[in-house]
Amino acid sequence: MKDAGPIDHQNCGECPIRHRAVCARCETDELAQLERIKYYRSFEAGQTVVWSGDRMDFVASVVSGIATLTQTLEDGRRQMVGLLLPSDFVGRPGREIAAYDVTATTDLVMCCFRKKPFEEMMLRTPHISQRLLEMTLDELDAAREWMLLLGRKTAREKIASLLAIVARRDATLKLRGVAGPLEFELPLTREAMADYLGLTLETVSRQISALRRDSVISLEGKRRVSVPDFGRLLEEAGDDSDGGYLN
Amino acid sequence: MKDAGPIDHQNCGECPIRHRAVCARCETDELAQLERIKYYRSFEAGQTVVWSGDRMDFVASVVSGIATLTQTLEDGRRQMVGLLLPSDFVGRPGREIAAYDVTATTDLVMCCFRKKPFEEMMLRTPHISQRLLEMTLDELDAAREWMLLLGRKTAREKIASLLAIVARRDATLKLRGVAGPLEFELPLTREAMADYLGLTLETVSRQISALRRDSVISLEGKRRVSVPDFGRLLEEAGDDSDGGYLN
DNA sequence: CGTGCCATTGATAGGTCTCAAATACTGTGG
DNA sequence: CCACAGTATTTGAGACCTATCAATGGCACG
Repeated sequence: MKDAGPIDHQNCGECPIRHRAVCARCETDELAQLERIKYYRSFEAGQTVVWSGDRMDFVASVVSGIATLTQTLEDGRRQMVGLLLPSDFVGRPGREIAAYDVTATTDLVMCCFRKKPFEEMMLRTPHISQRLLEMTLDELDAAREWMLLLGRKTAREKIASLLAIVARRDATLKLRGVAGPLEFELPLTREAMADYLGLTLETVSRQISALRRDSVISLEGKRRVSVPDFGRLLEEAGDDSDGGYLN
Repeated sequence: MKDAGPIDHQNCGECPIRHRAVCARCETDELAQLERIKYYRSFEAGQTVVWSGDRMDFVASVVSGIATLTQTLEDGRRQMVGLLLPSDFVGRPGREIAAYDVTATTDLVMCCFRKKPFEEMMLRTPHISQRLLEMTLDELDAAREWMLLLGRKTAREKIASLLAIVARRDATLKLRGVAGPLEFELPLTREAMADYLGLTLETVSRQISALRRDSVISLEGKRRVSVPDFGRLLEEAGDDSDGGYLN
């Protein structure tokens, strides 16, 4: 397990997350300032980015790959509390110590900003704090949606909800509607799904098998899922019929 | 159930939440601007402030009392996703439609700002967006703490956690440490506790009885709780020994 | 062709929910 | 001040869902 280390400097103008990340609203001169305090780091799937309780002297954007935030109880019970996709922000300005474990679940590239300069820049660059506020409010909404799932949904509904979210995001990326059959890759292991959903991995496995038996989904290999009828999946998820248009 | 209606105009300088609310960092002239777009509303315990899906043309600070944010599944299952105490902020700048039900669980006074002018003021008043960002990040941390509770804690641990949080907040308000015996009022019904914790009210009742049997707490009436040994309560909550110093 | 990780499946135990009834409390009107 | 109605809370019995413990299967990689 080695840190893949810093990679070559890259121009913000060509950055794939340029229009969605914390820098989305920045002007050219503001980007130039950011470029002076940024550096890239890469991680391999499975590596830990930071441990909860460790000092963290940067904040960062996910450029590519998937990372997770998890919390752990003394006896080892774990709960994922955030799923970080490209353009999502990691770290809290004003906080020295990481509050969560951050782990790369796939190969991961992050655009890191040295914290001190970033904080100073925030004070004089409303474009950054405005965008960060917007992103944080979105995350809060997502967290609250997740609280409903954790507190009130059955195991079957939890699985269906997770599949619906991944399917929807995948359809968005591919610029296709959610009508008609969908097919996508599940970027999480059964264990990670369990940590996300507040279940055991055995229950996750059983419910996926059940959804397959009932023809709500079908699998090719362990990770590739296809959904013949997205409306059916949403019903199984137990949400309102609109299925969370707020995201 | 009547809306107690607007109350007399009040000076921001004398406001009890002046130093903790969204206006905390505002200068005198900024307060003057806020005063022009604010109005007070009072609600009686049990009243609904807004329904999820309704148009919401204001944002607000809780001045006194307690309100809750809840989400509901089609079949009626409910999950509380936020507990709003004095100084907490309600509503999302940039959003027209309320995403959650907001309910007064005690008599409640809110300081409301007309949304449009508030949004415009945010654009030219960094003190407001900075403070709002900070508050939103705090809420996100609290939501994630709650996700751990909902996903991984037992019923007994959930109850103990809730009691610990209320006890800690009460001790803070009274400017006393958490050493020695604590006594406080529970501002929630069993049903509201159940909605908060992702349990049924019967399970809440049983676990409170169990904690009493085991001398972790004692009750006077239904709502007044005393905790002889706070450390013991924290152990029951299953948290790290520090018990969430981050809040 | 092992080795190790990930996933599936089975049997059983245990925790929480559901349904039901009794009890305590609050506020109201006589 | 008391009786009553309505709400909140407690307690019980049983069912159901998910966790736990255990074994097996499948796939990638050396």
